[in-house]
Amino acid sequence: MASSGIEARRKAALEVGSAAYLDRRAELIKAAANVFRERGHETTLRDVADALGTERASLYYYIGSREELLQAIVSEALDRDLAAARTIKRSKKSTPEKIRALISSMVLGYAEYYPHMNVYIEQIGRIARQESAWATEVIEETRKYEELVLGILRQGQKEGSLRDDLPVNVVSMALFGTINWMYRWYRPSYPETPEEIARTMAEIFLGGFAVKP
Amino acid sequence: MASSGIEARRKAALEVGSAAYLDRRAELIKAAANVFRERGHETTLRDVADALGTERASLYYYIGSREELLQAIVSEALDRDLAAARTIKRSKKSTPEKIRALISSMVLGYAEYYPHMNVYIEQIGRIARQESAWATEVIEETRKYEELVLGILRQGQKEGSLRDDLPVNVVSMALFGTINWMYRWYRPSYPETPEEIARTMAEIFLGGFAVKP
DNA sequence: AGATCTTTCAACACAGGAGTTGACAACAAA
DNA sequence: TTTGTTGTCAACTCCTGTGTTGAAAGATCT
Repeated sequence: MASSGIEARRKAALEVGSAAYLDRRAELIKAAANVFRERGHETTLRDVADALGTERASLYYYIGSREELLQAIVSEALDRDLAAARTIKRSKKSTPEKIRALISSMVLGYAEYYPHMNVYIEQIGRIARQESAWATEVIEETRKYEELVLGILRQGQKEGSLRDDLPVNVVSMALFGTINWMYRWYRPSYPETPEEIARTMAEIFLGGFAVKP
Repeated sequence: MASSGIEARRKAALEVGSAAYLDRRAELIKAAANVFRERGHETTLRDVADALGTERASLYYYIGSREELLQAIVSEALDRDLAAARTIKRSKKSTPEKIRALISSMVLGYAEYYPHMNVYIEQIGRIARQESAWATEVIEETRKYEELVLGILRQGQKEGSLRDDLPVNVVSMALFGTINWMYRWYRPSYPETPEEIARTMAEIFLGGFAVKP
């Protein structure tokens, strides 16, 4: 076999899937997530290589393209998020409790999956403009997620545990905004713990910030 | 004078400031704002020129660089936003009423300054990574804005009109998130009016979404 | 009409980033 | 020791986007 043809060699290595190879690959993705989080979409593969202390060309032994790298990061974040939400939907809690659990799950997931989640939120707008099969699927999944939350809110209105004098589509956007905006300010070093952040958001969303008369 | 040296000629035209020139320049910025809103940071000057039905090189008669164009868009949005907030702070309303007014002002400003605001929010993260004098100032202004809101919230806690069992820094981020997230979903064609959106957000933030016992 | 200013544009130079090639060192296996 | 495999890298090619040049049409004034 030729010594080069890096693409073929990458695919072969991925096929075989030795632990060492996969570990290194995962390490690369994680490092890349951090760099992307820091530098945003202007990040170059040179930045990523530098962060890993390696050469730009070496990256191609593990990933096919810059875009593929971004996809790996985003997919990890999305999968995790969706799985958590589905579990909650199926649970037997009351609607307000479901919302509380949902907020908790999203905020904690955010903190745990910190750089990935950040990149996901920051990239999703750009992804929506693409038309690759992958992009279409990510958008579809995101839409499903929103639909799921909307379903919970409607259910609450129907059964009378949530106010029905407010348009549910706007309310759901307000909820997503509260949480997703974290990508702008949350850092692992933030003074409040993720638990405290989740509690605060749930309290406001469900009970409001004004003192009750 | 040489027929070229477009930079000098641009500066001269800007200096003289004929209405026709400034109008055309403003038109360019507005069109650019729309394109940037649509295509995000990947927008090329070619896209902008196409939207205007002109040639890429012609743009340089009105703006010095792509970055300068972006700055013009962002500055317009920021100036307007800050002015509105200051007026409210000085007003004589009660704290909860101030918050209601603030939310209203932000949401309505958002709708009115639609593409500019969108670009501002989308670019601010990138701007924060730059170190030009201009970038530093924008970040500083943004910080002041946040400080202003924080001040209102603290005042409310002190006087007892707002709950003081929640960390005010997280609360303020939740509030900003609710509103700023609009850049992801608000379009002029959105079914609910800006007034209705503002009312909904204020109701939730102040009173909560759960039905009172 | 002739001179002059305003606005546009085709063509170019330049820079930087993505992805590829072909080899090479290190280590393992035979 | 020879052979093969794994991971790395210097040196390309190719492409795309920015900003500049020099000139040429249109508009305006005299």
